[in-house]
Amino acid sequence: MFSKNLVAASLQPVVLTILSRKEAYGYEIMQRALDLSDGRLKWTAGTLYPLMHRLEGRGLIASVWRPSDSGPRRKYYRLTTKGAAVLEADKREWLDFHSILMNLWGSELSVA
Amino acid sequence: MFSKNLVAASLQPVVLTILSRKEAYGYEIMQRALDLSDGRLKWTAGTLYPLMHRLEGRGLIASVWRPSDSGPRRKYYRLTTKGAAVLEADKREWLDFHSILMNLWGSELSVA
DNA sequence: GTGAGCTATATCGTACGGCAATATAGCTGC
DNA sequence: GCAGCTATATTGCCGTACGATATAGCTCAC
Repeated sequence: MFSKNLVAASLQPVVLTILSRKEAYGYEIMQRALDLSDGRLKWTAGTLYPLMHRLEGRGLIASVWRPSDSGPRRKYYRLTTKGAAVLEADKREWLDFHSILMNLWGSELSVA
Repeated sequence: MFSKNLVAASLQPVVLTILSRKEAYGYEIMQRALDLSDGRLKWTAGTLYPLMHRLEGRGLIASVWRPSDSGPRRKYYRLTTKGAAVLEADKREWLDFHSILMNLWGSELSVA
């Protein structure tokens, strides 16, 4: 599992990226993250749902309720135009930061 | 400037990396981070000093007071054996996480 | 000699966010 | 009926970045 801080830094970009592919509901997003990361991005409901509410409050995503034919109803989220722009900014920020770290660690990277 | 979450995720590895080169005092570490990042890692005293205390409390760094011939005395920090091990783990964690993100973003990376 | 400005460390208060725990509810299979 | 999965929501605790504030030594200008 990843450290709390790293999780915090990556939650928003990962969720926005998943939604940039196609709309999805909360529980589905958790499973997708789990799949896409070989089981290492294991979020809980107490992490995900408040995050979705914050993202919606900031206008980065929008939601609609839809019934399910095999269980409780689902709240589907889609990426807004603003959300897509923020995702691009997040990517750039991550890559910028990563290049600083790579520059710092340089050839010392003995990590196999 | 980088987001609060990204700063939180990177503070410990960056400080430990700086100290892995040679011992340094708090104020110096702030300046080194600023230099090493082309001015983008701009930490404040309210961020750095509590962090140094936490790292020392966890046994990752150790400190000694030394007088300065040109100003107030300085508290010099050095990396402990435990700190060096944690730094290696942090690096691995960062690289692991980065590879997940790169896999997620794949060829979509239009970020110039 | 005093006051501005840099060096150097420390702490308090606020705001935010991850996450465990808890609650609710629909569906399936035993 | 009850265990277990699906699906969403909220509360409470803890950790932490960071602005604000305090303290103090040094240097240089006036």
